[in-house]
Amino acid sequence: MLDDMFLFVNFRKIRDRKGVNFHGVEVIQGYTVVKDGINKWCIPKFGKMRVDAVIYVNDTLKELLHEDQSLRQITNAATLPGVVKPVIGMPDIHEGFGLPIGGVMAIEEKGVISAGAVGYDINCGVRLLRTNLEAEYFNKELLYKLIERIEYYVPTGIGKKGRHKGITRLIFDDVVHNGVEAVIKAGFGKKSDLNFIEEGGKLSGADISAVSKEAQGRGEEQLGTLGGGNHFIEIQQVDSILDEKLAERFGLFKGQIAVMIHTGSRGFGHQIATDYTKILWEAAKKYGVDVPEKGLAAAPIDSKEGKAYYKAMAAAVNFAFSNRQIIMFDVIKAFEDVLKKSSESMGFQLVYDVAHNIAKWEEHGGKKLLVHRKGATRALPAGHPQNPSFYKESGHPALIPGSMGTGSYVVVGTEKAAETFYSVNHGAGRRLSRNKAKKITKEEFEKAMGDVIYNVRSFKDIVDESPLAYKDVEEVISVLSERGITTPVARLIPLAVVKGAD
DNA sequence: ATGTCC
Repeated sequence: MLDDMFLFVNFRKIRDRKGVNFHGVEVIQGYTVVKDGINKWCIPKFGKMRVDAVIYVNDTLKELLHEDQSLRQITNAATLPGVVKPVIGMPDIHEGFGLPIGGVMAIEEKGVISAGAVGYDINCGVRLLRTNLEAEYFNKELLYKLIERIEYYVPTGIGKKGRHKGITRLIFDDVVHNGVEAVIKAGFGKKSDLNFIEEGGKLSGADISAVSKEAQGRGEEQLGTLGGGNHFIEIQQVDSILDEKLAERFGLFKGQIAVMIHTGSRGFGHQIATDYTKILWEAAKKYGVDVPEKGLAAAPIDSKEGKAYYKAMAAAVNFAFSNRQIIMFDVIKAFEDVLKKSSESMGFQLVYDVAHNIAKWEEHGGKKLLVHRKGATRALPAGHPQNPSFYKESGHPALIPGSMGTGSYVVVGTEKAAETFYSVNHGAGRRLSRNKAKKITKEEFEKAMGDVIYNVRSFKDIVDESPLAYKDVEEVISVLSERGITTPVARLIPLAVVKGAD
């Protein structure tokens, strides 16, 4: 179908010469973009592009593409060796380093691997916990107590070290090689939690010998810390159930208290990404890979440098899953302290944990592909063999957080998601760059936050995380659901949020 | 995102 686009574009040129406007073709940032059905637009390959690029947007979100360089970035990615069609931009797409945030790039075995196409925060991701607690009993006083206690247990903000650094230093090697199982053995959570984490909490192939001493030093002491920026711990209320059957399977009900944790691999992954962007940039020259911009620095998957990046990336992936596991343990402890109830009696249960910055080997259309997802979440449909056993029949929950003042969603991928390599968006997506967002006033910020409680003392530390700096999450969610790629299951709204500002 | 420029 996408191959037909060439004919279509040529046809359009002919029509244009005759002065006839053709609905469904636009020029954005110098790229000809052709409509390809509901909420899907295609940039047919041209020049050095090996494959088409596609973006999933509605008319409103499409307008935002005029404001950044994300189309240049997905078309650049489409020039890399081994890339499989199409390179994809999700509805929350915005400019990043190399590949845009909201980008999916699948590469065949003889192609290249790119650190910039995974991102600086390797295995940044989201974890959702459910409870049997009813939100109606959570007044402001209680919520303040809870976020205060959560902050007591979970260090937040840039450069913070973990409260458990004594233990984590000792198990660090085990953690990077074996993932969450290692932290569970050390007492953080229960064995069955592994059934509710993407990849069972462990991406195989990790090797600490591929990680610089500098990265190791930063990582050892940072397990169990939240970080800053868009990372958060949120006490949420299930606001609406959008699919009864799936919600029941996921243990979600209207009015329920849930907790969402959004964080990644901290300084550990950041250092690995920094190290390997440099290494892969040099390697690209050595192997003659034509890399269009430094952020897409890439080397053959098979090369020494490519293999080393995968080993180091997997180490950071395992670190981040484990980081969220320890934070979950500490959050539950905070609830136990404040509510004076046991975790069991509050019904705490991990719903799922998804990565949204990762490269993984997967099978698509009978081919083994290295799927780079950067600000994109895997969403396997019902019946897909890669689902964890508990969610085999339903498809696993894909978690999509909104901004700090707005709703978050639980969705499931459908069979139609095969066209995105079973990927969906990862959030609302930035609308304003951090610099532009600094211009938001305190009044505007507070109005946008409404009744949501938050921990931050200094407005200027958090202003760039304002809901106003993000796209409308409802709009973003509707793009893929209207196309039939996702089934929305539940909408959650924030009651109180812990952010990582000092 | 990030010991936000060794």
